Amino acid sequence: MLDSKLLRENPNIIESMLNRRGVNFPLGELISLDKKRRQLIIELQDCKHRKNVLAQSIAQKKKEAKNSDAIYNEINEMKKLGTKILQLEKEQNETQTKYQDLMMSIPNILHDSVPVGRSENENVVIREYGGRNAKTIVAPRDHIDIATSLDLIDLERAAKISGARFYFLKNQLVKLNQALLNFGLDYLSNSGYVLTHPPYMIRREAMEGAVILGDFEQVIYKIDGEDLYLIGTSEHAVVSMHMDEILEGKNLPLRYSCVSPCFRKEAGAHGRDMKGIFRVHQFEKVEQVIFSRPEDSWKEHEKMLELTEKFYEKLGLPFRTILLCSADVGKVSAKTFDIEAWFPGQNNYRELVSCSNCLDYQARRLRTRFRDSVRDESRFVHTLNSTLVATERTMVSIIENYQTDAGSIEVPEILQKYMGDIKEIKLNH
RNA sequence: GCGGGGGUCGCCUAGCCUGGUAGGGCGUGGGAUUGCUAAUCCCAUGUUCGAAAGAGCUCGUGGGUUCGAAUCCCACUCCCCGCGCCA
Repeated sequence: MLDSKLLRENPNIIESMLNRRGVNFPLGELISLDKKRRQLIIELQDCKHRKNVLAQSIAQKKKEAKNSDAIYNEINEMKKLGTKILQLEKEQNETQTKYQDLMMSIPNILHDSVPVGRSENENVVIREYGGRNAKTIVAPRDHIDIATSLDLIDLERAAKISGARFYFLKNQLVKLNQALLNFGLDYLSNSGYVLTHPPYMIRREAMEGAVILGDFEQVIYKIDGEDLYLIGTSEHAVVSMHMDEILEGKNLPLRYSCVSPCFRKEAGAHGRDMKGIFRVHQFEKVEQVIFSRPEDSWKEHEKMLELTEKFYEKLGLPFRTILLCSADVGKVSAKTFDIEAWFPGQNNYRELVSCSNCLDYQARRLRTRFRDSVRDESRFVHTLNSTLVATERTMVSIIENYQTDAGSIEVPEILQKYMGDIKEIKLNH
């Protein structure tokens, strides 16, 4: 959610953001709703003020046991006022609800450095890393082919019991998955992050803080009959962890690593990446969430990106870092970098990591503030999040980049100690 | 699931029985005093509307009773303790 001051004082900033993102939004309607809302508030306040004056006067007269005529008149006026207030409140509530719904759905402001573009094709590559240089593999096979022939996945039986976009991992792939998670957690823990393992289900109120309402139907699973939603990423749980809190300024930044399964409906991706374990309803991920002071968030953003890039260098995967253009940046984010690995089986770069600075957008929805002892006031924190490693997708990349002519998969060196020093995954291993 | 206890301003707590402006402590900021520190004292310390003066709202949430609700009634919710069930 944006600061309502921006709406009143600088609507042009919002308008230019909407233009850059190419988003249709009834900004004019929102502005007039805001005006109406404030007028009603003033009118209501006047009534309530009168009510308070009367209540006090009645209390005083009762105490002094004065004659009942004057009290009777005042009580009468109170009764009438009550009706009027009820009416005004009803009108005010309606206006407020409409206003709130619109406010909650305005996308975040974009950072100046975000390039303007109309589609993901206009994202900008800012760095490349060669890794194993797997582009040189002759006639690469895709991960489904390789993993199936090595008895590492079972997609048919998963489809039988759960449907499309589910999978069984088998044998060494189960271990590779754990190895990536363990390596990821060690990596962040050694970088000063606090380890967390969040709830997999959270209430609507918390989810609304992290996610735009429109995304609920597209991506989020709901538990039937309960006010609980399956997290689409541990970011949802961890970023809302400090909902309704005022943090100590001296404790910032708070850097959390989080590990959890992620559940996604993928309702908007019909037909895309249907095969294998590249795009699935359930996957594991180590995530990073940072709460920072506003003035530090851009520095933290760069730092987090750098840390994450180094992780993929250690894995030896070929990747490129891209800066998302205005059309591709998610609504809650002000600036997003993606890290895309090279997938020989798809002959393409595909997203592994999304690294975003959300400024105070989520914090405002979640009412997460910090006490600034310098300015003696509470201000909203900035929240940032980034994938460290989404294991299923990363395994696809490892399988395809580390495939050998003999049909086996080499284990990236850094992961070997997490897999009992196995150097290669072969059939029946 | 059953029984009991609880949710009050950043934190802790009083008030609830007996309805009439939510009080105190801690922390934080500012000031006073003092060789320094400490201690002491004073003021401030949520949020909304307002240019300001000022006013409104805020006692877990939502209803109800009442001229008036932190306080009485109902429902819901979350936390704690015990019992039951359970990996």
